[in-house]
Amino acid sequence: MHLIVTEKNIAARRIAAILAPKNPKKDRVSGVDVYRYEIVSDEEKQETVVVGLSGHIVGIDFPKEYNNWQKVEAKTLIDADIITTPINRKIVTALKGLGKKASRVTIATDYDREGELIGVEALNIIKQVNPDVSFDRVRYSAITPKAIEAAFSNATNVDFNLADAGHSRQVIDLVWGAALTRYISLAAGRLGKMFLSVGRVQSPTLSLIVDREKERNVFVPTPYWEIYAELQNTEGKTFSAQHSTRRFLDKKEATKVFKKLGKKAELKGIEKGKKTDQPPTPFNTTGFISAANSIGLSPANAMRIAEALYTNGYISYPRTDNTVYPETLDLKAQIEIFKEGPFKEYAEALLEKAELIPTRGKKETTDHPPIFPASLAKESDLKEDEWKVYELVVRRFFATFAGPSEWETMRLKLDINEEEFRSNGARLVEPGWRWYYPYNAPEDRLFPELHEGDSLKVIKKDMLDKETQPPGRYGQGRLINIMEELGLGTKATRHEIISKLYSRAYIHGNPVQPTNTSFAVMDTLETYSPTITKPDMTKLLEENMDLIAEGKIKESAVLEESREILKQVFSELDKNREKIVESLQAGLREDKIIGTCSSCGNELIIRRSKRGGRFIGCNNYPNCTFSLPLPRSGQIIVTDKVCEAHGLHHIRIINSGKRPWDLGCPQCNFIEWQKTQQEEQAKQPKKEKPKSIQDLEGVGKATAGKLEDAGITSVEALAEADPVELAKAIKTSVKRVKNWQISCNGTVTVESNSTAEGSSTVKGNCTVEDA
DNA sequence: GCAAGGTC
Repeated sequence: MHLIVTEKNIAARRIAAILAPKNPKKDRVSGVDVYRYEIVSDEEKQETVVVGLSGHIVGIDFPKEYNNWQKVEAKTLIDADIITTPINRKIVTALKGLGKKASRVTIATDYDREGELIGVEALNIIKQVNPDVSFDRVRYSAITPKAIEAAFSNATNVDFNLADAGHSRQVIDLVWGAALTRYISLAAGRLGKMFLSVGRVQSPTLSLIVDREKERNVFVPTPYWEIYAELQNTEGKTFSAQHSTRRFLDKKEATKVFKKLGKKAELKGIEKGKKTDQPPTPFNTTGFISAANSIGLSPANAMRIAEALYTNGYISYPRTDNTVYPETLDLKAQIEIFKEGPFKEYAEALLEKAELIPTRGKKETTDHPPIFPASLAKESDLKEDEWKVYELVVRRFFATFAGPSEWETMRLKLDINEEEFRSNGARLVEPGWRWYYPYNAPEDRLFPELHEGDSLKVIKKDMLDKETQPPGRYGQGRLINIMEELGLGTKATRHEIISKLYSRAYIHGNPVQPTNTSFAVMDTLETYSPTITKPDMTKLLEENMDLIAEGKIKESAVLEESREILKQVFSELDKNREKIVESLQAGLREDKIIGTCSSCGNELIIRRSKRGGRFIGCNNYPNCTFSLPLPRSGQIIVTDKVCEAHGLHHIRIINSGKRPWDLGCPQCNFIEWQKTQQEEQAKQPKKEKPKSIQDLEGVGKATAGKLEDAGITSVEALAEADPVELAKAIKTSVKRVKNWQISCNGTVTVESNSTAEGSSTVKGNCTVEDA
């Protein structure tokens, strides 16, 4: 039997469909889909089975004796054994079953480094049960009949060096990541769910965010002034112009100019020009994510939707670096799909062109084609966000075949009392690709009918106070673009890395803002392990991987060198342990400060009660018992926004998988909660006040007798009695007595200790364990 | 409970 192994199920299905003479038979082996067909030649029957993996089906880890973070010193991980364990048992079992019967195995995983490693992983499993099986490798850049047939008639050898290169990455990432993660978490005293992670990709990414925030913090704004004039032509049409000194740095000078301005302006010159915008390049993952981000979808969300569209056959594979359509892709046929349906007019316009020449991006790779629409969908077939993404992909695909868009530009030079003013306008004359792809289009800035020498009325003049702005925080889309430029992460992982930083409470908000914890962690790493905080580590790793792939150096040599460097890092860390602990914990403390206690003036911080609940308490406890409640679950982020009324930092709650909840000022939130509670109470129908004790619910003759014995004969007396004493006297529970008392007051009191969104009220006398 | 990389 001939066994063909692909990287994913969909590739297995499509390759089987291409290679099989008749429809392949779908079968299941150990719960895994496989595709069978027979090829008959010279009276010989060759059975073929195509099976798809699910990416890596095995992973590496340390043996379990290293599992205890407290008992195993972090640095011992550097030289620890590394074991390979299955991460997808079903597929491993299926592969062994099929492997036993195979006489030939063809590795048909993706045509890239990870693909080679994934193929070798599968091969190693098969060799366990069938050591002498013969094997080969096919490489293809698109799953089309032409490309697949060509690949299978030119089968070559498995590139073990390339797989080793991939394996070296796995080992280095695990060893550095795990050892430093544990070290930092232990030093900060953050174990369990709240651990602090470190990694080759996430740490340099976090460093970008922290550095940007530092730039913002040291930024000193410079004031400047701008002067505008609103002008009107003889027909009464208006437009605005700016003084040609765009920024006045001196207020006196600006004021002088401003005062000089009269009521009349003269149009000194009109300069007409042309500007063209080239059509955009095909979508790779990064390009797609940033376009989706600019129409309001987060990277993680955009990828989730793209994957759903892909599995349903609406778009091509969304994880690709490629920005050049492969020759094997029949582009015209892909456009013809849209001759029907909502994009009809666009498809027809493209098909009328004499030639279809798509744009090309800078990156051309062999893994997958750029993202393109694979089949026709109607708006009603998809959810709202899915349609948004689908439409984006369709329109981008069309735009790559369209012509440039052309603008007519106009620059005006004006004179107001010998002060020069300017105004620029532009008009779209040829939409070109922008007709197909109308996202983020600049608007026309049009002038009324004007001629050189025209005299215009100055109907308004403005002098604006402005100041220079610090560099902006990164949005998620921008961050992914920078990561790609720096070579950090891959198309499939960049958005996950950012999600990881959110879930570790290193960052919050959008645009992205780091927490104080991030500053502390990055400071420590930059001082003692700068390697892991810089993109250079990835660059060096890539270089070494290339050397391994080319057979110029052995994987073991690269690993040994890497471990030596990490050992030096740890010797520095060990020498400075005390300082590190101190600075990390100081940073963590800052993330807990909410503001000043209104009752005593000390610091309000996030505290933990003995039962594990969280609340905001005063540093001066037990002398001061001021407290505010916090929600029971979710990560608490103290933002830099401060409440004007109470001077407390706003709080944001992050629950994984949910939208962050902006709780705002904890005191305002608490006041608001109390108000809604009172309103709720007011809404409750007033129960009639019971007249006699026996009117109370659950009070029969016997109980009434007991109460009488205890000296309680009226409703009023019951309401005022001490519940504890009374409960003791009549041998019942305090709760029962309290409930009677509530009824006696005629209202139904809501006895709740949670707000609508799950926060808990905390009384002032909590036992404080950690601060 | 650690990383980053596949895939769903």
